[in-house]
Amino acid sequence: MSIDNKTAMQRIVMAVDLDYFFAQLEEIRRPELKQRPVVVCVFSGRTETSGAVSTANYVARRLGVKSGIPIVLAKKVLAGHPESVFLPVDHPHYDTVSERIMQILSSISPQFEQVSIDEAFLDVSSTVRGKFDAATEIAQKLKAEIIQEEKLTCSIGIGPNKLIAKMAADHGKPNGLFVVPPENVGSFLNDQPLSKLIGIGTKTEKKMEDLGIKTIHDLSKFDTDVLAREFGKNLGPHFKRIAKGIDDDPVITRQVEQIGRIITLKNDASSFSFEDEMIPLYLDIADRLSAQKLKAKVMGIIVITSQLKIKNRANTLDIPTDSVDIISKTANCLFQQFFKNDENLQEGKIRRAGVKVSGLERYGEIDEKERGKSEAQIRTLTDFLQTDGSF
DNA sequence: AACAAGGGTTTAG
DNA sequence: TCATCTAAACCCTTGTT
Repeated sequence: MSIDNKTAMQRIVMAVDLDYFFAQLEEIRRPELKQRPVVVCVFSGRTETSGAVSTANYVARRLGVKSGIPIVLAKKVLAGHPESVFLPVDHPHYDTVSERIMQILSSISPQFEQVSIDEAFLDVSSTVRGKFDAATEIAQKLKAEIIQEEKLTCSIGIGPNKLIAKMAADHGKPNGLFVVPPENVGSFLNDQPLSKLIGIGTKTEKKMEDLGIKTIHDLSKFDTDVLAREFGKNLGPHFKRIAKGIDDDPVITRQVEQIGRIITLKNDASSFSFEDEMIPLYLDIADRLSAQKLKAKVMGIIVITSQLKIKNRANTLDIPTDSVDIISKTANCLFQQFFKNDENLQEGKIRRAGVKVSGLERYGEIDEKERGKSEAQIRTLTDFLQTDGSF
């Protein structure tokens, strides 16, 4: 009997999540806010209070303020707390600090994946040679370093894959460090409600409940075919796998696939009367494309009705572009078409509008699809020359 | 049958 | 008038090759 010395090392993934990031940054700017409810808001500019809550500190959260609720509602909830502060988002500042922290994180392991402005995964398997204790030590040092450098607390989860690491980080929030070694995955999952599984939101949870799936354990035992029928051939089986704690998704630096901007219009529109309001969006998208050395092949518009129904219209260009001129002409054309022939207008007016580009290509790099197309074109030409082309 | 494009849904932070 | 903004993954339908 030979010992298999090629046995894969135990994968160890770390999820790092900065606690109530925007609100914590505001607390650092003004430490006297720490004891008071802090609500960071996206004001739409329509009225004094229209808009939504981006993030709130835990003082405000304990009183019932949650991400995404209307600002007006948050004000009602905090009516009895005149010491509350409502601040507008300051993205440039948040971006700057985020960048510095991501720098620290990416120095821990080359296998680094930034998921959002305040979240990242690290695969430390080889760094710690599969030892969870060593990974835990790294996490402790990391937390200390982030406090040292930026005065910020974060929550770290450690697990055998991204899913478990992320759920562990959530579990320890705020200022947590929670470790789930492989042998504890089962009990860790079974102790939690279905809604804590990453990727299962309110709609999916409700649908599962209707199917009689009430716990993560129920889901892990449920008929795969029924899941595939109800949630799709990929998503259904995926849900079952994550309920068992199985997740092979690698920690990889992802590349940007779409760039978009959307705004709330000054007034609801029933015709394309907001061309001027779109100009800054076009400029911004063009800027962001060229800053990342990207060109886009697909140009799209997004329209949100006064009933908050989302509509998309898009078309594909012959040649990828980063030109403001082409972006604005194409988008304006799509808006015109939308208002011209869409009976959707009967559903109501337009509240918000935006632009989105995708089908992104880096300069000098031939996209796989394009390469395929060129080859097909060459073959066609060759065939032509060999048959009809010869005489 | 395989693939592209367009449009919708859900999730997450 | 309660209701932001960005981005990804997936699903479905329709039309081409």
